[in-house]
Amino acid sequence: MVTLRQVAERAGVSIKTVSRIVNGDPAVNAKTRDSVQVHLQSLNYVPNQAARLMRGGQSSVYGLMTDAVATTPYSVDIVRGAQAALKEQGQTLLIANSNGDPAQETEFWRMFRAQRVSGVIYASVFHRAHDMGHPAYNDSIVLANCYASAADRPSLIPDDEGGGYSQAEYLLKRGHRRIGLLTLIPQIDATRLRGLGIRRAFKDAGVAFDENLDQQGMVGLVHGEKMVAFDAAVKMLQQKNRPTAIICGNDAVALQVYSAAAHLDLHVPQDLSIMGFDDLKVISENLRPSLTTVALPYFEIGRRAVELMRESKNQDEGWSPKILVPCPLVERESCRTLN
Amino acid sequence: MVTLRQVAERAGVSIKTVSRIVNGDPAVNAKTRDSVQVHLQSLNYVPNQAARLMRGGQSSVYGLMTDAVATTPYSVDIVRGAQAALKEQGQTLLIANSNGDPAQETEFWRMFRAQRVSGVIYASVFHRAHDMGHPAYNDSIVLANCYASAADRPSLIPDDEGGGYSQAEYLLKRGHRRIGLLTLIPQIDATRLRGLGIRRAFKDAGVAFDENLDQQGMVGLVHGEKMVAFDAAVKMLQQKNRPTAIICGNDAVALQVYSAAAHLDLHVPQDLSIMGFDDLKVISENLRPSLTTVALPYFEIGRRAVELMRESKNQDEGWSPKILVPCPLVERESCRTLN
DNA sequence: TTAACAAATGACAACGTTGTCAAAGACGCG
DNA sequence: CGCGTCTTTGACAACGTTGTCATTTGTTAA
Repeated sequence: MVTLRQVAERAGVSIKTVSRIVNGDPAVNAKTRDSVQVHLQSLNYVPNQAARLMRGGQSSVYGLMTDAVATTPYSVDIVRGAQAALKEQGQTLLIANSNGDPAQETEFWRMFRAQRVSGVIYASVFHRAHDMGHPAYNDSIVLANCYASAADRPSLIPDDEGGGYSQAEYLLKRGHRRIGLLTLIPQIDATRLRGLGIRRAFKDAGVAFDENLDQQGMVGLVHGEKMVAFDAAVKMLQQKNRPTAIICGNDAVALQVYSAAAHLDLHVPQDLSIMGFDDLKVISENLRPSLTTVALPYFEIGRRAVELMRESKNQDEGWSPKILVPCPLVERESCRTLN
Repeated sequence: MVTLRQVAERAGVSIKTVSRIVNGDPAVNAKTRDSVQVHLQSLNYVPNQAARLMRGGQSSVYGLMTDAVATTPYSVDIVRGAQAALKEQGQTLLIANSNGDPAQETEFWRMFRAQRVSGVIYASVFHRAHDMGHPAYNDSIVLANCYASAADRPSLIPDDEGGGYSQAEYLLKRGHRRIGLLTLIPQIDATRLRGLGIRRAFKDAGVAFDENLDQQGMVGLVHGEKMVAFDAAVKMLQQKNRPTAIICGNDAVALQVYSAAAHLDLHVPQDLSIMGFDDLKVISENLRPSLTTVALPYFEIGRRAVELMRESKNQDEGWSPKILVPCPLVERESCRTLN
């Protein structure tokens, strides 16, 4: 590896002068600068970040810890968003995956500390409260897609209540009155909040919501979910007074509802309108008819998490907002307007 | 941050003794060790990796550069596999995303060098030749899901030819004779190799392959693909002598074939068997009937990439194998046996 | 011409760690 | 007791960088 010393020797100047040039210090003669630049190029000098960091600087590396996000198709966009924001300043992400194992997490907090990363984003696969205890890491931590139970960390979460409202509002405006729900498991916040939003939309529209049509598309406990949307949908659609539309807890649930419709020879959207959640493009864009759904703003959450992290470094303690990021409805072809 | 010096002062020993204890050097008295351990714990000492690295050691950080892998639902498993292999030794991944932009890549090679990462995995979203030129990085580089045109780097690629063979063989064994193909774009290796494998299976079974049934499920150029599988499938299934099974270029194509079948009131698998490729679980496991498909061994590729990287560090130059990783068939419910 | 000042450059220490080597103490043997 | 050997410990340098401060060189005003 080429060092400042080697460049300095070749150029016949002191180490410090080369250092100045590398760092764009204006206090250096133009002639000197040019002549040294040549050697920097020819030796292909790249500053040693480890040395810089040890000298006391800020690391250009940030951490991303997650229970599964980085490695799950669903929410990679958080990573993408964070990377996009970091790239502008030549910074990068060290990614760690705990799979939700607390022992692993402790390990990774140590690792982040050992690497002296400048800040950490803790991202969850799904929107929930997360108590991270007192991680062995004292720099800024931002929560993405989850929030601190103790409200002592800034966090970014999707506006699930608003998303639920959008789903129901969209269908109600198009004349649907009997609308079925196939929800995620009830233990998670997303389910509760969207349910609230949906009911608020019904209320605003002056339509009564039939609670019998509120069914689970998934069952089981957190991290041990089982998909049952197909069976639930078939059952719901075999009722004499079947719903004209079904709101799904996510796009995978919607996929099963498409399958259920096909099974019963019902056509989408003529016989049944389907609304998803997540906007997982590999599903929503490839289904035919393509899926109208509400997007989880993961990219935006990742991007803003980085901003928040940078800000909270300069901030005094005790200020930890919980920021709602809106979930835009993406209109495609799976919902029809009733006559 | 707690340093060796601080621990040493508290414990009343020299820095070096503490260093020895931290690194498990046996040449230290048991009593001393115990008394110092207490202070290490209470001060929560974590060694500064930057300092260690500067002292000349090996970095515990590896790099993963990709055109899009890390941030695309399709191949995150490469990341998961790599992380699993690294975790055992307390190592981690720095992840960079070039989006295929060469300028970005140059930038990232510099960054990896600046961070002194111990090795880099270059992963591609799809199986292809990749000419990386002469990156400004001299440590070991392993290619995942792509291979060096110049064959001067070790690489790991899926056995697409074998995967194609499995697809066709499975259906032929179950009595299918007219089998349609909806392929990926012809420009990529995967398409060509799987085509070869499929035809080899037909030949081995002594069945003639109808070339008219070889259609594209996607069109367009690399990085600008457009999905046309739905239309192609509808057309193919409206023929009087329609195929009894369709082999798809990936699971998203298969998803569109399900949609096409539903559109034509054909039932899967009674009226039509469908075979996917990739085993993208969010699709393959959630479809009803669930999708029989051939898995891309991305996790395994990621895992072995790390091993290969470690090995190639100790290896002499000029040794750069191209390793084929098998693609196992995952049997589910979408293919029936003909009477 | 000289003093005062600004610009350009360099010497040196420090960051936290570990390898090298030497010193100090403990122990056994003749 | 004196010697060699082994165990345990510590002093010191070095890794590559940058902040601090001093030195050298150049420039301006009196």
